[in-house]
Amino acid sequence: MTSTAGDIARVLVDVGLPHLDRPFDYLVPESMSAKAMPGVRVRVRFAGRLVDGFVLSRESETTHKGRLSPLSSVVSSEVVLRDDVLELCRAVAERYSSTLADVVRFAVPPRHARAEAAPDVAREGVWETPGAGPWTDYVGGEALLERIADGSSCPRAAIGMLPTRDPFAEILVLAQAALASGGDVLIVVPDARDVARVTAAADLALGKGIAVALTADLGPQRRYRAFLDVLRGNARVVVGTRAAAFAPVTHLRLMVCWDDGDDLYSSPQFPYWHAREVLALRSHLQSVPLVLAGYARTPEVQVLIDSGWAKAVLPRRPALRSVAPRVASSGGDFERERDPAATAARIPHNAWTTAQAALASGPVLVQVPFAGYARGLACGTCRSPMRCASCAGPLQIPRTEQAPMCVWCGARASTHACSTCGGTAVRAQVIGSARTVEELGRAFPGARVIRSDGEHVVSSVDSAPALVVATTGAEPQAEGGYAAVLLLDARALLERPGLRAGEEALRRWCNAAALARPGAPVVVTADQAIPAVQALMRWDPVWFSSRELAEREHLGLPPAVRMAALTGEQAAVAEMLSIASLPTGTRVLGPVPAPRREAPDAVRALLSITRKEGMALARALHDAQAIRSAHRSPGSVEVRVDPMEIG
DNA sequence: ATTCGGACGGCC
DNA sequence: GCCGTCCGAATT
Repeated sequence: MTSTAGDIARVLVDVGLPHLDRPFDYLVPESMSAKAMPGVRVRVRFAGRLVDGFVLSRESETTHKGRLSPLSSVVSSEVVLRDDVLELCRAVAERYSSTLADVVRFAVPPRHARAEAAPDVAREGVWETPGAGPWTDYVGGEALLERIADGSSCPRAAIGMLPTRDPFAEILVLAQAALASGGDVLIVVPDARDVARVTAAADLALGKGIAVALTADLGPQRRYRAFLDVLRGNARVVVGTRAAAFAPVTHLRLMVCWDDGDDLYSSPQFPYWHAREVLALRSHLQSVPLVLAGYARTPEVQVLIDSGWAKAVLPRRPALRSVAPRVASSGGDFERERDPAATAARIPHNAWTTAQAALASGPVLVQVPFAGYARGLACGTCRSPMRCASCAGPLQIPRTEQAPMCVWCGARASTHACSTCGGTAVRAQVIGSARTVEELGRAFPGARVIRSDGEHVVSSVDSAPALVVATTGAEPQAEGGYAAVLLLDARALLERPGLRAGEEALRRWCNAAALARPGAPVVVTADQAIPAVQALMRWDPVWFSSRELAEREHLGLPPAVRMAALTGEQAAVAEMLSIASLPTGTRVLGPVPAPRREAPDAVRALLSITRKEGMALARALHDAQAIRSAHRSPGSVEVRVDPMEIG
């Protein structure tokens, strides 16, 4: 029996109440003393009922004046909450105005006893420091590889990947450098399909079975088993979806986030953390190299570059010129009348001829936006989204009103002139792509048509000619690359309401166009005067993200500022705002009636402040929640830091 | 005198 | 959140 472990355990109790966001002390019965070590899961009595918790530390004294209860039981002696992960969870909780317990739930999956009993399978290998290989084609690529290999510095890079090549094979060269230096690697990707792609690529590049997949959709037993493999150091390369950002990788020496603009990185449950932000915090706290890689660049990554926190790694011009797809736009004018077949498909003439020619040599990817309807308002003349004159928020016509009203600040826009063309007409933004998809078959008689969407996602197709119709994000890989890519209804993607429409459109187009063969034709059905279209045509996502961030700075919008949304009953939100000691400089928009889907009587206020003061704002809101919760104030207010869509 | 309920404080 | 306790009001 180690006498250094005191007979008191400081326990993180699994209660999500803001005013109980602190550890509680329990007596450790002699019989549990050996097992109740820091990081293990325990059960304790709290407020009269049994709840889960984690031992944070062992103490010999308590500051609590009352009587201590004993631990009820130690669930398992497995140390599932490691110190470094705990530290990360604390930082995430603080960043998102959450309690520690609410974050730890994501970091430690539910226990599965049988998985715990299964024997360990260690994944071992010996790796040599790789040659620079593909990284000679990137400015800063070789330097990044060297810094990862040397194992003592902490590079942070935002990589604009070369299209039409194999991005995961290239990233795995970086992984190999980390492995060779004795470190372990964490790769986070948007979905399970990407996890499968990366683990398959890792089998080839690093050895079969080296990579361990860590995703929620494995089911409880296999998920917990994979978690234990990571925890026990049996995994040198961990590949997972968003929650893997918390994975307790043993000797973590490299973290990679692929395509951070994908909204799957945003947790749908409170506190709505984003995997990129979790990884960035982790890199910062624990000095672990971080690579943010993709084709497009988000404004959030642009902030990291501009602040000097991360360094840009971009294709050398000759390399880019030799592989980039040739992008043509088919602008505002649809040349339908010229061609009956194209008319039937409602696709522009040049898209049709491009596809027709390419079908002779291989598969053609046809990307269509998700079918559905968007409810924003657009200019009736030039179709650009309408924005509020005072705060740049999106406009809508509420059910009870006649005139358009700002969704953010509530200002009424009775006389509105479009900021782009000066037009005064208003139209609803409507997206409807299903019909286009149906009619494609008629435009290309005899062609093999493969669909990949929602329920039926096809992961890859062979190199034989076929029309591959895919919704954005569901594009299959094509063996040898696509002979051509059509980006249909591109305008519809751009006209979606909300801040991120342009950025999101460019990201989706780049991801589809990157699947083409080197130099293959790509046709985008949108006007080339539109910045996102220009960025695609020149394959210059950096120009676009800089421009986008500059605009957000100008308008005072995220990620140039930190924002938090408060949603709830009118009285509750009002109380919140009156209790909270908001840091000076906080800008308050609203409260105004909350967007649909919230409760009908709910209101929303948007708070913004400089990024530097973001933590202070989050803390102030957490404290205000604690006061409301302790006072048992009526109603509830949801605090959401970095709201995804504020429109 | 006895029972019920709702408000409130504490939760180790 | 939930439990327990304490108080006042309603019930016998």
